[in-house]
Amino acid sequence: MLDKKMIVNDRERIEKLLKKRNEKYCEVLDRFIEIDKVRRRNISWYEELKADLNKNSRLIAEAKIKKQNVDLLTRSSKILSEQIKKLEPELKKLEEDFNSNLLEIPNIPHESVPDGKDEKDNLEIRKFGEPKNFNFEIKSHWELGKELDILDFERASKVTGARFVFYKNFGARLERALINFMLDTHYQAGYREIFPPFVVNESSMYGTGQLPKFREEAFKLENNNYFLIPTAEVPVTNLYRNETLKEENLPIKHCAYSACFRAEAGAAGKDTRGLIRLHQFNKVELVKFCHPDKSYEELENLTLDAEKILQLLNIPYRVVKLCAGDLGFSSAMTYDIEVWMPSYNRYVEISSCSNFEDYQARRLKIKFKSNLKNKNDKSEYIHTLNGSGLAIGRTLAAILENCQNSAGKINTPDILKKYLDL
RNA sequence: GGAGAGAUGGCUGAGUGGUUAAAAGCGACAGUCUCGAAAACUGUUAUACAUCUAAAAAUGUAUCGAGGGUUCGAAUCCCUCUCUCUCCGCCA
Repeated sequence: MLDKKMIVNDRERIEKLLKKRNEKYCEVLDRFIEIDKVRRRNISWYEELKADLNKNSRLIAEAKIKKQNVDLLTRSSKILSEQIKKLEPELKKLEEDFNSNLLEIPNIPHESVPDGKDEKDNLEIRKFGEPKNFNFEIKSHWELGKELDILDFERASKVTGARFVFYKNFGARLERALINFMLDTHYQAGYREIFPPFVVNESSMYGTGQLPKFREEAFKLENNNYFLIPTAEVPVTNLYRNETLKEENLPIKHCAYSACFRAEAGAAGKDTRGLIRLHQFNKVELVKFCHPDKSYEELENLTLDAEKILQLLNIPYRVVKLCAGDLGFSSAMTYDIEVWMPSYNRYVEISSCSNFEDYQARRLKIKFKSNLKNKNDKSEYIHTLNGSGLAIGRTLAAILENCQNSAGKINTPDILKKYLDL
């Protein structure tokens, strides 16, 4: 959520930057300004009436003490009160429109974000390793998974449905090894580990922006207002919702493993095979809360921390900077880490590292100040960042494919051996 | 799942229909004193929105867990919901 005052006062700049994302946001912006005008006018009327009513009530109180007659005052108050009640639903509706409109305005891209429409315009920043030349016919990870009896999609669709998987034997152990390896690595880099609930309430989903826009992508529990989390970002970022943090504790860095659940009904037909697009997958997430002056520096570090995993596994990848058109709704700047996937013969997204600046924080009401007990000290919104560090399933797929040998077996990366040796 | 108790400012905690944004205490901040500190004393001490401003100030409105209702007027009365605590049951 953007600062409403900034939108009104600095409209031209905002419009120009939003246009970089998509022309359609001009309309959204126009509508917002229009609603805001009407809204303010109504607030003024309402508050004037309220002020009169409050004054009358005070007069009645005084008159009663003096034992004077209050009929006249009561009558005029009654009229005021009726007028106010008439105005209330109108104002409420306006306020709702205003807020939902505000939520439809995406974050403004950072000035360094390249122009562009979609992923084709993303900017390659750096590369690690080179795609390996195999001197034999390579297999996809789902073929390897079946042959080695470590991934079972058929039975998963019997037991649950399409786009679920059973990891078995070495596959299950490798998945678990990767989770531990990533958490350990990030812990050493100073991330404090969180094991969050995998189920959150509606407010949390609004807080990080999954609602209201992306309702159809979430799994909702039937017997109450809880949702399965689509990413650990949701519970971990909401950890500090409605809180003011101490400046000296910044940056707060968390890493968290969670299972992630995504309905993504619209994505049917895309990446239908293998581990790339499932309704349930595992992920280790990195989340940072930091001082506004430091957030871009922290974004660089966060991306490097995520990259380190692939470096240690020695799997080729590249980092791209998303162009304005491909940028996520709440993000001001995003680096995607894309891992080399031999069966696709291209790079596949495995992590998305974003700086949301104060866009999430404003919605979540997360602020900071230097001294929590000093009331003269003004609080400010913090900046939030997050990135996958990494998606486990896709990492496992990348290992299977990049580390396969001519015998159809897997040469497990050395760094994982201590997690797999009994 | 059953029974009960509760939710008030940074914290503790008063307040059961009327000048109550809310007593008191603690804390924090500023000042006096001091070479400095402590103590003591004095003062200050929420947020959001709107109006008006270049800005501040000022004024108004809202906020006592959330949402509705009664009333001229609600922290206070009524209803619904959420959460916390205690006891019991059930579990991992």
